[in-house]
Amino acid sequence: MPETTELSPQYSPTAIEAPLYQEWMARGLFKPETRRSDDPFVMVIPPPNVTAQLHMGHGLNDTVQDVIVRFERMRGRETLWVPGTDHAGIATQNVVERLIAKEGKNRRDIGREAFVERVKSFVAETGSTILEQLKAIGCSCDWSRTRYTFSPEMSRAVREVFVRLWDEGLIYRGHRVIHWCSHCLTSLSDEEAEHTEHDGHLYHIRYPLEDGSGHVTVATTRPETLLGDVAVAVNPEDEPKQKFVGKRVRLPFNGELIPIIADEAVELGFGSGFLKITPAHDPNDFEIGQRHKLPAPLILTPDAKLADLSLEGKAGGRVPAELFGMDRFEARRVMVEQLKHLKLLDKIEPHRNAVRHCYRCDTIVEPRLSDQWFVKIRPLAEPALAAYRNGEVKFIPERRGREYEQWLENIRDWNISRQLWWGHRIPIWYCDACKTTKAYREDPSSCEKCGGALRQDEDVLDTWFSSWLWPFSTLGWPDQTPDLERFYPTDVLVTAPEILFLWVARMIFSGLHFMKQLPFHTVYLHGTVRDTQHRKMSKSLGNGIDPLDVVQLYGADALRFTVINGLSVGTDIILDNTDLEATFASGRNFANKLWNVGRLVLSHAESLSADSGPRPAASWPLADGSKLALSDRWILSRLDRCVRETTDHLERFRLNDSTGTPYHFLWDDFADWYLEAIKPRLYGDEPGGDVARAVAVHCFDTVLRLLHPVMPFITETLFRKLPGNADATIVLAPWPAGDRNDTAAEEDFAFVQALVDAIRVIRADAGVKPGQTVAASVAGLTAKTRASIDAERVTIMRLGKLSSLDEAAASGPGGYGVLPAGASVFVALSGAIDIQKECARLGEECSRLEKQLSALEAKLANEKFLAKAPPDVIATEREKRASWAEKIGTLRAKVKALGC
RNA sequence: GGGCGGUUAGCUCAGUUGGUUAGAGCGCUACGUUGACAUCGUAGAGGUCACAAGUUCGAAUCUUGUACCGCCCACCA
Repeated sequence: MPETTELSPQYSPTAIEAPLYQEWMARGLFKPETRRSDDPFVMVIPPPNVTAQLHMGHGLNDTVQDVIVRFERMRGRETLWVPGTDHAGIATQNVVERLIAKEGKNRRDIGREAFVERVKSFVAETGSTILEQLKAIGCSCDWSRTRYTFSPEMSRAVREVFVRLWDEGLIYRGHRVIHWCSHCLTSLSDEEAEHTEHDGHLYHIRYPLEDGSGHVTVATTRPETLLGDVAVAVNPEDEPKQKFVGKRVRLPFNGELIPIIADEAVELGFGSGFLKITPAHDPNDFEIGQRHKLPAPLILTPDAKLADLSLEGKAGGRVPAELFGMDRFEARRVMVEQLKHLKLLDKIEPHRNAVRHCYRCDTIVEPRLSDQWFVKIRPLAEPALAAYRNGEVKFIPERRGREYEQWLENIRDWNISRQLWWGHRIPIWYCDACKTTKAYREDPSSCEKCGGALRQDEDVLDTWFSSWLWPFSTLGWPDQTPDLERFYPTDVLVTAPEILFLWVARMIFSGLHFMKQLPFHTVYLHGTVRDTQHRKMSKSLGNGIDPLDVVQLYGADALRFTVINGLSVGTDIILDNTDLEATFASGRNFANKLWNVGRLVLSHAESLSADSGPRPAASWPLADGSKLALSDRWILSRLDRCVRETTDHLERFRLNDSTGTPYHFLWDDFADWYLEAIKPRLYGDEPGGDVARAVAVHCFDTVLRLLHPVMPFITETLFRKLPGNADATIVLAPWPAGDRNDTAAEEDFAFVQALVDAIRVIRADAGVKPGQTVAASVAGLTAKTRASIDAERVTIMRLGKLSSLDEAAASGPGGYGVLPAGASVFVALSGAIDIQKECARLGEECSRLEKQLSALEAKLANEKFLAKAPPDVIATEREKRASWAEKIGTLRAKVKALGC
């Protein structure tokens, strides 16, 4: 056998994948410059955190993108998939802080500058790990355009955006209660503080009245904050309580005297009707406090310990010595005990409420009064909302669009300042001399107004304040680069639904605002990877699957196929981390099947080119129909149907169907039927081998292309073994077209299949040994069905393991099968047949059909059905009735003949 | 509290505008060393399509209700 067609008998993915990837890169196949077109297809990767290690979430996300981009590349479009990483402010800072904690230090010991340097060197060491891992699963990114959200270029874009928003009056300093993470020691945006429901308690606490006339009872979930209370409020509509308004109560523990006020924010009918007001530690209370011009004492340190602080410069003495420095939850426990002793605790009710958690460390977020930078969001959100409502941006699945819409309708200003050291420093400088505050594109040396010394804001920007610019900052903005010109806007954004608001929506804001164009027209949001208990795969649960393990064991193609094949639109993907063998069996088995089909086809492909010169163009033997056997016409028609459907599925992002369609074609139609049908021709037992080889090669070549997006490595390997393809690459091979629709051939071959199936069933039921041949007769043929049998006589004989096949009425002992179009088949089984069993089998089938038929006849006798159902439905039902009746007739005749 | 999904074979899921004998993969059973493949082949078992009512000639598919599961949003302490 010539060397070019030689494939190792054993499919071993690890041997082929890595070298192929290197070669693809060396040839620059993933660079848009490799093939220019007028309609580039562009995607930007959701940048993984720079400290990340590849997990199944990436495995899924990046495979989906690769499938899409490879599909578009094969369709002839110039493609660009921009890779990169995110500096991930909080997450990365936490990682490095943990590292230096092992050295017994914290970041303040080291100092800001040194700490930032430390993080930078950490990132320099490990930052490319994840990108290298993406190569192992075959991602066809243009690595020459790799970006990083904290590179100097990105920093310039961030500065530009900040200054522009500042100049437009869309950035302001806000004094309000924000979400504070006492572990990460920073404020968070609304989106970074996630709600979780908790079973908590509602504590009813007595506040004694100043005049000694009794007490009022407040209801709270957070007793420890009472030290920061500045009032008790009742609803003005709450008549019985109006007599308390204007009086004062004395706070337990610190004896502060606070007024009772009336405010309509107090919900009627909730709790005790008395609301304690803690302006510095509750956003509602802050607003009530503002309305009543109350102070706002802070009574918690940044790391959530009781202490006396105040932004108002007042207060002090609110936290008694015995509680000072105590953690908030410990304080709650202690204070509740104390209140019990003091007989100031009326009752504790169970109470379920939602508490916000830090999305990075899961610590319960503390509402905290502070000064932060905000982006005025409505002016940005309105156009983004309009774009959705106009249908300019589409979400898959659609319901995610409704979530997007709902979020935009209720959106609030975006807190963009973080009290971290790792991130883009806020480009605001203060002049203490002339009291100006200004945003600068370039670091200023002195105040441009008075020449005085400047002081830069200490905070850094939210990580998402750089990633929201990703679709254009990666292309060179704010410069008008050729890339920006050519590749913006991008086409499809593929990501997980978790970051719809954090990232996707904001990219739409920034794209519309700074580029005046949507950053992409389609947002594809795939599900989450979960284990068999439907828990999200995570490091902490230890239920993850390392994609690289899977690549090592079964290959990237098997991984990719399994994941994509299991990915229905809008559903999560469930994988069993305890049984990788079973989990990835579908992908591995299919790759193996493909490989072996390849071995068969390719071993004959070489003689094709030897016999017929260069491999025939797609027009042959397709144009010369006269030489095609029925099976050839059938498989070519099936193939083109498969091409059309696969294309359609990919266009509609029905990714599981896009793999399922060629899977079934390759396995069920091509391998199980066609290859078996042509073996006699392939091996020279029958004439027409050249045509069979040509058709087989054409089908195989085509299905390889259809599978290339999902299984890039194996398809490339097999593709190059096709005659004349030694130097070709499937990466840039044209996507096939499928115009043929030979319904006559499909119908005729289906009859052949039904005949073979019937014979096989009879054999299996009678327990005929696989090696033993039997004689079969068919009856009730029409000219058409007779022609079909004649056309594929050899196939039927082979697959039915027949010694003879003639047209005759049934006689003697044997098995009986009913075929479409009034035909029937009889297999003579002298002696071998168990009459009892055969009678039972036929009787069963007969009664099943009779039951169906009587239901159908009732339907056809129904006047209303005849009057209202569409004519084509009625016609179909009548055809069914005729064919079933015919089947029953032949079955009955057989039953009678057998003397059952 | 507001909004939105889901419930189909042991498991994971298809089922596109209501008309099929309700499908696939994995798993399971029986048989099989047939000129590529035992990571395979052939045959097969397995489902009252969550439950109830309704619309319709006809419902897994549409409507309403119930139960359970899940997602998004949320300043009733």
